[in-house]
Amino acid sequence: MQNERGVSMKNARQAMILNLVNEREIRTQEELAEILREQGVNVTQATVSRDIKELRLLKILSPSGGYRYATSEQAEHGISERFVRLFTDSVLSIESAGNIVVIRTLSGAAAVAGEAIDGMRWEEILGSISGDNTIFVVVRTPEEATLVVNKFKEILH
Amino acid sequence: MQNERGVSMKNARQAMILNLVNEREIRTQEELAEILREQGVNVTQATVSRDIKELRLLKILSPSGGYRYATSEQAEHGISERFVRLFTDSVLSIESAGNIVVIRTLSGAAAVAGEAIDGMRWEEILGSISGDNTIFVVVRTPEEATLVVNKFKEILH
DNA sequence: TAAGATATTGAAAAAATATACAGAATATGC
DNA sequence: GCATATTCTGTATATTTTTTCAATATCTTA
Repeated sequence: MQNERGVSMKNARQAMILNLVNEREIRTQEELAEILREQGVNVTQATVSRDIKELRLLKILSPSGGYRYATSEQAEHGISERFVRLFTDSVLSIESAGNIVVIRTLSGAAAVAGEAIDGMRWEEILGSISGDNTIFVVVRTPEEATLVVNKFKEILH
Repeated sequence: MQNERGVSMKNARQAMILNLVNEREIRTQEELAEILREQGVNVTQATVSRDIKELRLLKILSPSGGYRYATSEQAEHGISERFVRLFTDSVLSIESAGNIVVIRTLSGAAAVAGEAIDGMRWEEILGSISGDNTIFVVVRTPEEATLVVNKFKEILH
């Protein structure tokens, strides 16, 4: 099925979907399908599911607490936020001693925060170990330790 | 429910989940719940759903074509890949003339590629318009146009 | 153009995920 | 400690998403 200019329905529809996801808060595939139908694109939820897969759209947690669809670019914005939230929520202090950065967290929160640190894959960080409320982050030199402390503190503002 | 060290079940479990999602290809919440149960953490899919929400894990398309869960850090890796794939798949040529970059694509692919370009939010780019198989990208100066052409070409290798 | 191959789609079903509710566990204030 | 408030969780269910299957539609190539 094509229109007179040789633009396939599928491509046009997927472009519309990208637009919609950018402009509005799309919560479900059915909602998206309905909007498309309102705009004259007759489509079912099943097709929308396939489009979302092809476009690699993501279902992310919106600030309002519910799920919504987003492009990976939109999601990227939120990525750093996760760290910030995690850190501001759980980290109590950050200091360095020698080539070790010591991070103290709320009881029980170290493991999750440590995972997040590992996930960041900062070049300076050789590795980290998390206990219950303490994380040791090993870097190469005391200078790097100071640097990393500052980087962490910047995240916390 | 707490263990003797005051580490809540929830935190420990969520740390395990982050680990698992990093280490293995977790395709469904039920699969994740089963692995946790194997490891002695008695948990249902419902709780895993809540954990995934709190941890802001994402369900992404894995290279193998199926869905899997991932941390946003893992997903980030894939983000640039989306552009590369999109571009290499659809872009035929990139040239500049004056302060306009002209990108030619396969028929019907311009709209989606144009969306992606808009999504990148490069500083140099004032705006873009997509037709069926052509995208005009407007930048400030001819010099910037050359620069942007090169940036695009780098993406394509 | 016609035959065969490929791609796209909807309907229905299956699978997966999110949540309402109620009870249990934990924390808090006295 | 006791009473109350809050958090956490499982069960059951509602909702949402994915996929199977069959029917078109589109593309390719002779």
